[in-house]
Amino acid sequence: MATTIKDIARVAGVSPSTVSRILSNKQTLYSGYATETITRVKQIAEDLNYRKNRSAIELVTKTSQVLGIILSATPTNFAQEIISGIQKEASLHHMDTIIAYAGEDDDALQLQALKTISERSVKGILLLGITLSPTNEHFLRSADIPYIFLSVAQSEPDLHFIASNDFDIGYQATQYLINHGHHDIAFVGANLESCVGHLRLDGYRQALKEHHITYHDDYVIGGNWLYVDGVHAVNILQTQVNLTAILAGSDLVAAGVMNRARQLNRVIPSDLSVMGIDGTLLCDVIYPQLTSIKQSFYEMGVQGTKQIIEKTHIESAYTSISIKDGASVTTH
Amino acid sequence: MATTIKDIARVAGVSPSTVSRILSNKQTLYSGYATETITRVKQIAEDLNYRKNRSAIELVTKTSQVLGIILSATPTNFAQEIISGIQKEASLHHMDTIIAYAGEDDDALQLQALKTISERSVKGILLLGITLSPTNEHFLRSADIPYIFLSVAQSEPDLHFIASNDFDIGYQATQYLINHGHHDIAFVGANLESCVGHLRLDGYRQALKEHHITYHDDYVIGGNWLYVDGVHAVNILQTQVNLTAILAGSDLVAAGVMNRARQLNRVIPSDLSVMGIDGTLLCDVIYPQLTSIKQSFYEMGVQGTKQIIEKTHIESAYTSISIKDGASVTTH
DNA sequence: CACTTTTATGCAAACGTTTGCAATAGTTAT
DNA sequence: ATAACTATTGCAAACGTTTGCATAAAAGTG
Repeated sequence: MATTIKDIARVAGVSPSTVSRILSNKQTLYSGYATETITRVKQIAEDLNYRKNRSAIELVTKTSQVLGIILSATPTNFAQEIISGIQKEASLHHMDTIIAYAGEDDDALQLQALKTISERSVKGILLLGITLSPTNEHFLRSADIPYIFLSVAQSEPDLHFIASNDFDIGYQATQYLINHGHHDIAFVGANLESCVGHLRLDGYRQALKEHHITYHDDYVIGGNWLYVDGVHAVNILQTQVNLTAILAGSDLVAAGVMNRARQLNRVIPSDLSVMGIDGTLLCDVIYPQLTSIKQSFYEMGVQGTKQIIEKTHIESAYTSISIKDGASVTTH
Repeated sequence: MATTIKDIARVAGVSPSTVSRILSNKQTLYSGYATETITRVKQIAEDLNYRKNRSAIELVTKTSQVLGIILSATPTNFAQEIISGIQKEASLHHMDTIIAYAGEDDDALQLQALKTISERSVKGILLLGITLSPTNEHFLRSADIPYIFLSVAQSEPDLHFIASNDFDIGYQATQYLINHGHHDIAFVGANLESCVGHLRLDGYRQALKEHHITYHDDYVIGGNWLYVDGVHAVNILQTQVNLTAILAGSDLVAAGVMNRARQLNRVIPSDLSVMGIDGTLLCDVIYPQLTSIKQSFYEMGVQGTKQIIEKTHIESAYTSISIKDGASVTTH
């Protein structure tokens, strides 16, 4: 029913190949087509409401202008930033993106997403905030499509990634608090079963160690990066009278900490300093503004996309982190 | 290079059609294939690492399992909720989604996105928070693909949408504030050039009118739904000594209002009541918790997707709104 | 004028599937 | 034993493009 290249050819009185070449601006061996033909064909194409059939094109050319993105089911605010970066870079190269959602830790859903993406002839796959199960890891490798992980570092050396150095994040945040005179610092809300959480905790411990502060088990309370985890942590930490600062696993956790602390009549930052991680927009929106370790999410998207598109050797890299100053930390 | 159905056929010693039918679980006229054949073919497919070629399938079947989503460039927090709804419903029907970003008010980008989507044989198009220019509107219609607008109502009767009733939002929010004893109520941060902003303003005015409160031009300050618009509005409204409540165009605006008001030593809600619109997660995260008009974003996504997939007659609908209670409004 | 070169276009194969229609070989019923 | 099924499989066309090669006409060149 829809107009095809042949329809145009018939109306214009030329061959399909002519139409094809004109419509995709391809010059033939010597020069090109007669300008008259070109304008006529283009005009007819427009009149007939012609739309390219991407499936046909992809079938014959065996390539596509599509990037696959695989996301963990819950698209957090920072995933959004990464996607923005991807989009920006992709559109620069006239590429489309297709997005598939994998569950948080659901192998079957992960595989589903991988299949979905790999069945379309995508130019590459960007995996956001995901760690694959061994089986799925194997599936990804055998698909023979360039891929890169974003935002979470991978341990296998051939699984390249662009992410922040999470050890550094924990280390620098803690260092910052110590430099502001804090000594009793809690670390809360991170998912300690995850690689990311583990690394950040390691960084935290290292910073303490370098300043000869004894690590205190009671000061570490796990969670899952959520608002409620911050609330929960404060509830538990109520009894810790010496505590002067809390390092939250994410900005969201920090918000929970701040609100719960306020309910308990603690003033921030004079009674309690709070520091977040991520440096999302949330920092500016809550009160007092949150001091946080800012990650370069947008940059991760851009860099990852670049690596895929430019087909240079794909390799792992850490993006920079920086301190985003707010008003939630004070000198003690 | 990649394995095709023919490769499998050769190895298995059967015809490509057999492989095709087995791999897509299609039964033939009478019963099916021999179980032995079925298991053998499936095994070989797996061994050979076979991946379907979607382009080929879409070409021959002339349909696809793909939904197109067109987004305004800045994916706000609520767009995320809508997308979640779409994803949920889509995956229920084993459909994929492809996302294209159109600029905020950039006709060329809009067209680009429309082309991108319509060239792939998508089952339908979901347009999020977008109003098309007349030309692009025409392009969309002529593509002959089912479409539906989400989250922003359209005036043309054949452009079906699922959205909140924005007049109602303005009306009910204002009503709520009036019922809480407020009389001098500002309306700030909405984009008054947009249809949505206009409707909400109308609702606001209607509520005032019904309670015989004179509409006050100085109480309305436009913006673009952003945090800074809230800050800006409070700066201007400083001089209005009678003001006891502010209705913000969005939750983000409300956050700006609250923070700026606090800087000016106003206590919320005792000195100033603030109400938001959208009912996003932000409401729970900021302090005090924000009272807001909650929109059913997730539901919009689900409903829109359902309409497209189930191919029933597509029609416009309003989703429900409700009051999300916080602590930012007090009785005056 | 007889060539060579240039310009403008067409032919036909190929991409990897799906699917309507046949076809073959057993099996039953008459 | 013949007809009538039934179960299992294969043939070949079609989907809408792209693209290497061929061709025909026109324009230069000596």
